[in-house]
Amino acid sequence: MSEEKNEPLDFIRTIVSNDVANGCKVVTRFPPEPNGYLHIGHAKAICIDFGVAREFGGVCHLRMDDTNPTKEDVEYVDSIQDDVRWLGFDWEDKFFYASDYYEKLYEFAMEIIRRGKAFVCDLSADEVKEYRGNLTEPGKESPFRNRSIEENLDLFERMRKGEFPDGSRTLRAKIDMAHPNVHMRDPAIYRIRHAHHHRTGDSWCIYPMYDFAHCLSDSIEGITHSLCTLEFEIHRPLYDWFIEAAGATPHPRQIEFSRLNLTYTVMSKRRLLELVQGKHVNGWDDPRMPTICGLRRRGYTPEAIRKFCEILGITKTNSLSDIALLEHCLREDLNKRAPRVMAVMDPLKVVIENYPEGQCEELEATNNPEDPTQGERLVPFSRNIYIDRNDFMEEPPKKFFRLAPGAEVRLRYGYFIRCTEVIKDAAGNITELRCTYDPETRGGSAPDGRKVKGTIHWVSADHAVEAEVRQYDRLFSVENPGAEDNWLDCLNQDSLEIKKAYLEPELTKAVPGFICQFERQGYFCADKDSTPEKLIFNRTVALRDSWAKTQNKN
RNA sequence: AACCCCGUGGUGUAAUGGUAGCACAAGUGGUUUUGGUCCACUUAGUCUAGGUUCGAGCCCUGGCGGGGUUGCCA
Repeated sequence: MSEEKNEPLDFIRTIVSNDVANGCKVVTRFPPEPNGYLHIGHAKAICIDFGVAREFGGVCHLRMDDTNPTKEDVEYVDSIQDDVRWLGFDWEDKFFYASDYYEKLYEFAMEIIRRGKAFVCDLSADEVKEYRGNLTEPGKESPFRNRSIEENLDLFERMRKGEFPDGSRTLRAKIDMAHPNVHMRDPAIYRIRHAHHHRTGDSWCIYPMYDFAHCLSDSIEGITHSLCTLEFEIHRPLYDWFIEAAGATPHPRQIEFSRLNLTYTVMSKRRLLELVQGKHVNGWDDPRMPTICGLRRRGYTPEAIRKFCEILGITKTNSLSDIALLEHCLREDLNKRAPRVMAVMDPLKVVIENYPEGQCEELEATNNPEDPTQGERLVPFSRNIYIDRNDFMEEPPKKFFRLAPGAEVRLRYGYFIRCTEVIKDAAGNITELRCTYDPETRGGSAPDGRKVKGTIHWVSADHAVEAEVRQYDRLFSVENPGAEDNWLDCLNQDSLEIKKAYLEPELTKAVPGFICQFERQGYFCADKDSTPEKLIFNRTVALRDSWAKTQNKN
């Protein structure tokens, strides 16, 4: 039952809700073809398929739509299950393959032939294409269209036995060669493929087409609502035709919604594959990829992705969603849960001249100001520290609240320091800062009540651990690369910047997948290849930066 | 070109014949030991022309615009 009474329902939930009110028990399904990795567009579909089922007290099946042995592979079957599970959904024992139904589908085909609604056609693929006509002109009927039922039955059985070579014959539906919907012009039901199937091996040499196998698989599983994306809308009349022609029950209802498109990325399997094969990214789980495994490696959480899909809503409108919304959902989630630590990416050495040489103290730092239950930790402080280079300006503009000659700032959870001297090399580059600290300001507040406007992060140079940090930016430099002819030319050449960083020693303990906030910078996730000896962090998403914004305006 | 689908602020959506609302983005201010978070405020919308109606974003007709479809892929 839909729990939020006053929340408006999307059009699909409205339909399902009415059906439930009429006594319908909801069964949906997520039916990927195991020929590639899932991406965030699939996540939307998964959230809809599993979400609708759960909300209305039903179940959602996970079914591998494996009807084309030449394109599919077990490699993908596992990754698909991992990704759906990681997203937080459970199919219980309802895990199926379309190939489970090959025998039943064959029987359905025989039934359609017996009803005189299908025939074996000897036309070649090219001939079929010629006979089909085009969008404005009707097609013409195959010369084999009027074979007797007996002959069709015989031929189809012999197709199954392997008596004919690939492509020599097909089983076709007998519908209407003049139909304005070209999918209704006697579409193929079975084709001959002497190919090894990843599950059925060599037991079949004929394989059912999607339109036929999909609707009947839905019926076999008792699917009530077959939810899919808009490009299948025009297939629906054929979907309904097959169910009727085969005499299959129940008759699932197909409802279509628009796919997810995201700014600054591409979503089609073909393009994603091209990015991987062309080495424009480092594999399917490259953190810049919109694949589920890529997002996971980057540090995205299932909660953030689900929230995003929820906010998106469901419509039939073609749309291009702003990736900023996804990032908003991510930050909102991570802000609540990610512990804070300090890390310096572009180090500038600071020597605190009045701090005793060799002394070290442990300063108490809050792990997450948004969540007191995360407690505190101790951060070592010493005479030599690193700060971020862009937290210092020799000639600061107005409203620059960070460190500058003569200026005072607070070191986060540390002391107030004041810059007394700027040291440069022969080329004029700043190599080091000399500062003094106020011993009275330990922890970050002054007993005399004086305020500082700026607080900057730091690490003790004597205690810091090194790490490789991979800073990711959007993969493409244009909003809708998929719309460009030369979409690969739109790749953002600076989508990955690798840096050496200095971190609090605490981070040595970070295990792969650990997500934290580097204060004032962003959320970072320990990469799967990270080890205590060689720490690697991926930048999941940067913090919002209103200072950068005001600067860009000038 | 034929058929099908879709047009609401910049973006994603709500309003199911009765006050066009929400979120993101953008902007302004406040709070702040993260220039983060949080809070307040501002900007900005029904593709178009008719029709039905007391009343139309919603219903009808035409136009315009966008998408999908012409695999023995899914």
